[in-house]
Amino acid sequence: MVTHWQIWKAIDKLAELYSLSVSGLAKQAGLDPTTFNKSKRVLPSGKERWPSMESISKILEATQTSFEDFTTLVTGQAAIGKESQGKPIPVIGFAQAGTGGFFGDSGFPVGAGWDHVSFPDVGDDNAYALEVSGDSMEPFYRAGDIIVVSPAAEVRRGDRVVVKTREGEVLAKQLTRKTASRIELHSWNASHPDLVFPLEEIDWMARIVWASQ
Amino acid sequence: MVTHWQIWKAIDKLAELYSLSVSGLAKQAGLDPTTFNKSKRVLPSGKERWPSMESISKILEATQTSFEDFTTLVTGQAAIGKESQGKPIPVIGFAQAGTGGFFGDSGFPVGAGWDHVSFPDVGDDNAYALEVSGDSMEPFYRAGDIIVVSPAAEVRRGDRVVVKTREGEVLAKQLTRKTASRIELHSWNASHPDLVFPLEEIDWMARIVWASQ
DNA sequence: CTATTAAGAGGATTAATTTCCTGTTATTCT
DNA sequence: AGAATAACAGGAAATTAATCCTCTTAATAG
Repeated sequence: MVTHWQIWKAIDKLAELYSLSVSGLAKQAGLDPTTFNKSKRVLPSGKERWPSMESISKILEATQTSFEDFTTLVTGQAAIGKESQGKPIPVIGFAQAGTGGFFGDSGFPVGAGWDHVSFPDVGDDNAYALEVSGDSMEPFYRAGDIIVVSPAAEVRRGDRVVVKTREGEVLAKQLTRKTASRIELHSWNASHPDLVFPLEEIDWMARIVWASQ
Repeated sequence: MVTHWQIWKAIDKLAELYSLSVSGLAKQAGLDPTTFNKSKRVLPSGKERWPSMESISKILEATQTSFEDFTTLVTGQAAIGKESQGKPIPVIGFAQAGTGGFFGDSGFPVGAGWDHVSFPDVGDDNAYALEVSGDSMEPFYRAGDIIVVSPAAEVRRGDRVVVKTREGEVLAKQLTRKTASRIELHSWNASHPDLVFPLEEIDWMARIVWASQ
């Protein structure tokens, strides 16, 4: 929760941190100097006036302040959650991914054989990358493309997903439908048919979150 | 720093956390159900619309979410948006990119108006990101997707590119052919025709190197 | 001390966000 | 399968935030 005064006090504190008045801060942010006037924070009617997120964005940009640091000013305490660092995530080729020993039962990367590439945190410690080979995923993904997969991301219809079958195949397709008993996958490539699998034939399915082009 | 789409994604995430749609979240917060419609996040003019801090306050109140937790949703999004490895790169909406003043003569981002997000080094100090709106780039890119563009990357046939015309239009297409006098671009969407431009009608063309999914 | 500039009060105007509204599509319930 | 309800697109109207403006007070420079 956040109150009207907490936001305005945070703006005041931000100005102070940079040795500015609030009209100076507004000017530096490209806003009118009177935008943050104290006299405009509560209207004659008693209604509290709240700045827009755009104005907040502009003052953070002008002072090179992160949103977490602004939160510290708002709440007066350190923002929770450490700043995630970009970290190495495992990468392997699609051609290898289907063979044994690279994925645990729930679709997380295990074992040796994985290379690592650096990628910013996608909010999932188990994220990994796959390198595309062959033409079965054209025109979306072509040989040499890297896709980043997040097992933790929620999967919905229309999403592009990686699916591992019980037979050991690893596929990238678009999920067109998921019912209680089966999934339907659209192949982007007319040379390859659309697929339907009963859920019991699927080991796991995970959403693709980034792709190189 | 905080970007337009980070705020909107955080609102989407908050709804998801409470098993709500964004119209359900708005209603629960005492706002109009259409307040957070995706169709209202970018205006027809290309202007990005930002919610007020009052609306943010109301949704946090309605879900008993702290401002720190909201900050985690804002910053703990997909890799883009984290201050991590790699450097901040400029990001702007496609809808705005075509209007004046955002690109220099050679296709490098210039001027005010750009937000910044962090992305691993793509080997190009002038790399930037564009946020997709509308449906003209489907099925490859959908509204809300982020694409990362590298002016320094070599462009070859078959690559996905961003092109700026002399008329001021910014397009993402696939380069099918480049001759000494013209380029041919394939539209992935049958509702939009393939295009041919004489080179003199093109300000610049740059390769897309990453895309969120 | 005086002149100049910055800050800020507060009203009017403009621009932006939210609400209201109609309609279509999707989802849920029976 | 059909009915009811929710979600959401998107335009118009209402409300709210920012800008423009005039003026007074405070701070700074000379």
